[in-house]
Amino acid sequence: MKARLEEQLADALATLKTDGLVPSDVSPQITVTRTKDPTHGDFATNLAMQLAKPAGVKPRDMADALVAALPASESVREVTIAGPGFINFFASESTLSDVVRRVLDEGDAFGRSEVGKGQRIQVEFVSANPTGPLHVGHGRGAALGATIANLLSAAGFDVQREYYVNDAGRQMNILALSVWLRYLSAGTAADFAFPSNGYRGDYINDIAASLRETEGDAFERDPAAVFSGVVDDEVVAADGTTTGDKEAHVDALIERAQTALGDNAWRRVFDHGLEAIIEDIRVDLGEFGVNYDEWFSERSIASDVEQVVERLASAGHLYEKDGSRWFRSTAFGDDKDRVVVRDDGRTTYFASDIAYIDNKLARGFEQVLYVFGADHHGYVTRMKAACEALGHDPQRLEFLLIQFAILYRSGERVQMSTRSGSFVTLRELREEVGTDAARWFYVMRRYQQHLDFDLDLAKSRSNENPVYYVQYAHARICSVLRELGHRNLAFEQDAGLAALDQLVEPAEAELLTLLATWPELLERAAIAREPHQVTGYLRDLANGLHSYYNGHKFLVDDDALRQARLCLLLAVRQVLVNGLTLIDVSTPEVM
RNA sequence: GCGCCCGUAGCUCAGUUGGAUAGAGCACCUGGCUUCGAACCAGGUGGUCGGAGGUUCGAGUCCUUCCGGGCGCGCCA
Repeated sequence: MKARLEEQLADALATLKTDGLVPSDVSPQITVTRTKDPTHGDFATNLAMQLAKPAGVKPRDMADALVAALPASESVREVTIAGPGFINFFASESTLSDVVRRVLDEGDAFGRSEVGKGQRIQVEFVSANPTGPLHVGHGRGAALGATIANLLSAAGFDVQREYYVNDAGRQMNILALSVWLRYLSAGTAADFAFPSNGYRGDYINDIAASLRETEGDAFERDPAAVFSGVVDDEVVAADGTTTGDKEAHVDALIERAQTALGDNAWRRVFDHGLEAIIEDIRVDLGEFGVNYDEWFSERSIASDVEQVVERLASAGHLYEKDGSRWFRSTAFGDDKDRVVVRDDGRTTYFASDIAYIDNKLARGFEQVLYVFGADHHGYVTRMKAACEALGHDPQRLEFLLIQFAILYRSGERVQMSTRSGSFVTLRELREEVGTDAARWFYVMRRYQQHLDFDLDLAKSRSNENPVYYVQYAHARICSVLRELGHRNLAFEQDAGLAALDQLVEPAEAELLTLLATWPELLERAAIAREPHQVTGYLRDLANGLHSYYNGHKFLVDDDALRQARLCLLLAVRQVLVNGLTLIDVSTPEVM
């Protein structure tokens, strides 16, 4: 409809040009938008206002001329000129109600489109270090990433969902050490101080226990030998002074552990810890409705890092300073250059990132989305710089910086401290408020906006909770259909579709317009990567339904009217389902 | 100091490439269930869109600047 109006306006404009009313070199953007106010019709354009100045004519006169040049159309009931020079289009009733037929025909596919043209796009999200369970901060990235992937898929993109597993590096060594030390203490009740920089959560004990189950006491070593002579751990005295070095302490212990166990055994401890945590994360996310096509291992591209570094070197983007090799990212707008190879020859984390970028693009993704926490925004420039230096178009990388979620309970901010061990895990959140509410709340705000997550509100089974409000609309429709059966009445879709012209109430017109808007909204939300537009829309649609419900009977005596209204209800229910499915919120028939 | 994000009703937030009278939820006030589910609906109170300039037919939206808040500015991961 919109596109048709735009074509007709383009024709009208061409006519005015040949008539000499509009200079031929003027070619404004012709846009037709939906109106907010029903008194302005269904669609509007500002074309006359754009043309008025170059043509030297008053906007309203220009509008008159445009309207006169428009062809008659069956789908348009009336065209008016309003305000400073808007042209308003009123859709004919049959055009409005026709959407019901489309919704029922297309079903689950209603709203899906092909604007993505099958373009291959990767969405990488969460990618939390596998050193412990996910916490509530990861939850927002998970919900947003999953929903954005769903939106893109619905908009016709070929989407791949990926989790980047940081299974290399010092943090993983600390994890392996932590597991092994718990394993030791569990086996021998050996008395030694657990390093202050180790991972202390209960889950480490569980992993250690399962390690003992599968490996027996094969990894037992004498703790005294491991600890003897290592740098002292950090100790904070009562007066606040500190002694020792927790970083050096834990690094020394890692070396001792590797020596004591030997490479093979160390590797098995390491992998046991890694796999246990990855599995935990996988299950956790799965229960949250978040699934991946690929769990991509950082280790798997370790051997590519050197090659990528050499490529940068031969392209002239590297230089040596202080024994290290630097990437000249300032040449691409970064505010400082970045080290890629340390003076001891080891590559940096950033070097791995570059190899990963190259790997992604080599896999054929035309567009690559990184869903990052807002604290990562500093990486954006250097990542794009590296992308460009490798000879790729940096526009193919896209970074969504997700602002933090702050939990509130009883009006008080919930403190999340990893150190104190009192942080809230995603699993605990799901158990407390339920998956539906968690998914909804995480995506209901723009991702650029901090999220105040009110635990009490998310939990409440009351009118204050927006999740229930929308689900209730769905359940209500189901309830009407059940009642239909109780009264021994039948639903006849063809009869209803034939009687759609009976839907003339304002509440019905509003619902019809909302239904017709869904495909446009879905497309916009996908292109903008903004799931919150969907929750906002669903709220409006539910509101339209509730309002309709309170004002009108559906199971009326008039057969044609009853069938028509039931068709409308089914169409509304279908779109509620389509929308809620995108954000992975359930659609209960009874509540 | 530099960079990114944010600032809209008492609170939490929408506001579609710049459009018509700035919207919604919560809170507060009023009204609506003998008839398909009141987890609902209808109406009302409430705004210098952080401040000041600028761009234009038109600015919450774009530009400049200032103020306020969050985050980041490692050869860490």
